[in-house]
Amino acid sequence: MPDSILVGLNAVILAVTDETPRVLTLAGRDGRAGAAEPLQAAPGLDILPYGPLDPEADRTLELTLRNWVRERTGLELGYVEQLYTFGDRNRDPAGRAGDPRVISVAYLALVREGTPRGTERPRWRDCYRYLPWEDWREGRPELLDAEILPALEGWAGRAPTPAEESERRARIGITFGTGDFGWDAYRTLERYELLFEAGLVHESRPSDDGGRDSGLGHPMGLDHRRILATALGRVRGKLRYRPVVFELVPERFTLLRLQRVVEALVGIGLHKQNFRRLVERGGLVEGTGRLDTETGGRPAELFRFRPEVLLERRAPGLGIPGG
Amino acid sequence: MPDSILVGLNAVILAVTDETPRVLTLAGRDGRAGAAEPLQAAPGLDILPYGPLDPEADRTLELTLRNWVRERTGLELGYVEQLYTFGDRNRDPAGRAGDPRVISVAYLALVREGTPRGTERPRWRDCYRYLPWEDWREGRPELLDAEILPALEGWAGRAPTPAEESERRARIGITFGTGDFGWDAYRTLERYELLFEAGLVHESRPSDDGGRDSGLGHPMGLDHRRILATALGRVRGKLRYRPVVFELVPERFTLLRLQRVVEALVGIGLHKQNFRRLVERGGLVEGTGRLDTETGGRPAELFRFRPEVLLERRAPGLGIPGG
DNA sequence: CAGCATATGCTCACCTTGAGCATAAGGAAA
DNA sequence: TTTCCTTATGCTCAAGGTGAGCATATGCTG
Repeated sequence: MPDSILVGLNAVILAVTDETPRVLTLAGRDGRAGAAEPLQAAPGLDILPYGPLDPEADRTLELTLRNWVRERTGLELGYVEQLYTFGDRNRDPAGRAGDPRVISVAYLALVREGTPRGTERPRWRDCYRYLPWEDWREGRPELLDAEILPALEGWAGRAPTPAEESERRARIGITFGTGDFGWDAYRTLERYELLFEAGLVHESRPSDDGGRDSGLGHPMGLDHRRILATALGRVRGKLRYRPVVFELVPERFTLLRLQRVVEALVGIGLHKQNFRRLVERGGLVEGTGRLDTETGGRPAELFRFRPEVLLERRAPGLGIPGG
Repeated sequence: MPDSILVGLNAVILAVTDETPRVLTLAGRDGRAGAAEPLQAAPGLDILPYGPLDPEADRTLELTLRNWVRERTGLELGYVEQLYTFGDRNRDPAGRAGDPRVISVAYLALVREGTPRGTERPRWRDCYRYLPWEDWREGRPELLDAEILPALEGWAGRAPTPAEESERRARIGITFGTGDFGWDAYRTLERYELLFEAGLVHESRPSDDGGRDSGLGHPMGLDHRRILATALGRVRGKLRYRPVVFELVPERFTLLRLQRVVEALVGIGLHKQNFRRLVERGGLVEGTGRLDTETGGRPAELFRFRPEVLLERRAPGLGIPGG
């Protein structure tokens, strides 16, 4: 029965404003919404933009995505890359046996933040609203020691066998950085999946009947929080070896602003002088001679991206700690 | 018309024997083959294993893949990761207007080579049969200066505008390493796509009526050579930061053998002593005390993979040149 | 003018990487 | 037995990258 498979596209659209990484969400609907939303999100939960694939329409998947994002939100996407295809059964925690199989090809998109329009209440949300343990800019989040690690420790202790118990502890150590090595910003998905398995997020607690505050972080509909975690990990990794930050800042920017954008996404603070050295000596930017006097201190020079770097260097990214 | 979309899985199954990277191919069929092979490969062209997605069957896409690969080839897959989802129209160079839209979720799998069975003539093929310009182990392939670069230069010269002409030249420089920086082993896909655009591979020459030797390298059916190029690039990248080589070698191996496997995949020769230093000091392997006397020279110690490294180091891969 | 805030320049220790020299230990040839 | 060839293995060194911090510059505010 090939017709019981639905194919659609998901977009994780990221922007950074006010030193906060933001993702574009829609308000989940309350009733079945037909082909445009085949999986049913629990009422009131945020979801990622989703669109069906019209086999007759656009030539490529990416064009399809750009088109319906433009139509439904008014946003013109800049950088777009395919993220992952989610096609397992049980993607909807609230789903039932007869539900159709839904294959979602998820894309990551980076934009300069603008005001979205549309009837589905699109809005920019702080990414860390959904994944609060990922933000280490102010140091280790309290949530970790206060809630996450104790709860995970309990989960490890409930393992059926001693072997599995120590395996769980090892996984906790790697993904949450409690072992010899520290926090690895790129293991976003592994962390979410661990919390999911341990039943610490709303999506993996079927007993939760919609209470928004149960579980860690703010939930999303369907498996969209998993998709978001995948996307965040991907950008974090991508920043290292491709100059994608520049998709997120205006044409002219100060180096500190650029740094703040990177920090917002990676979730850790960076050494200012070294960041400057990296980005300047790496030929990623060039000064414009103009100054920004809004800094509050000594005026900062405004820089712009130097696209020629793409022709000169092999992997022109920002060597961010942990790589 | 959702039922005019077909969803299937493709597997790029890689192994290394005799210092040659190999991919498992099937012989393309001559007639329409129904759901099991919705896209029609040109007769006689090799194709990658393809299986439909049964929405009722396995819980996850990856399990589906493992199962039908086992059933159809007798191979038990080890390491598996999702590669990319190919869903554009015109995936079949020989396709026609009314063809259904086929979405293929492609997976990369690594195995220790075994003998495949099955009715579809599965066989291991040298990856460089299809992408001969990717093998730099014996130095720069002659094919490059003899055929590829002159042909690409011609293509650049035929650009409609001077701007596009210089853009083409820049792309050639980056992907084929003719510029200031050298060969970048990871740009496998970019190179294939450039050759495709330039009409230098069989798949992008509709006029070719099946002559096997027209175009560069050996063709594959549908867009499977593009999928293979994607896979090769992915393994090459993955080797850098994950210990996936060990999926391809027997439990005990000499360091030279390990190096040869890496070299086969990455397509370049490595400095022996440095490779040893990397792999030993990185804690990736441990000596077993046993010796291999088949070396032809001084016997080499047999090593084994040290899985604990996964708990100790952050990104335990092999820092291969170009990263 | 003092004090504050941010920008920007520079140094230094440490580590990694690329490359090569030198020695070890087998087998085969003389 | 000795020599030579082959591969294994150990070690060194220069060059460049990275993490961290000190010092100075330059605006604004009181």
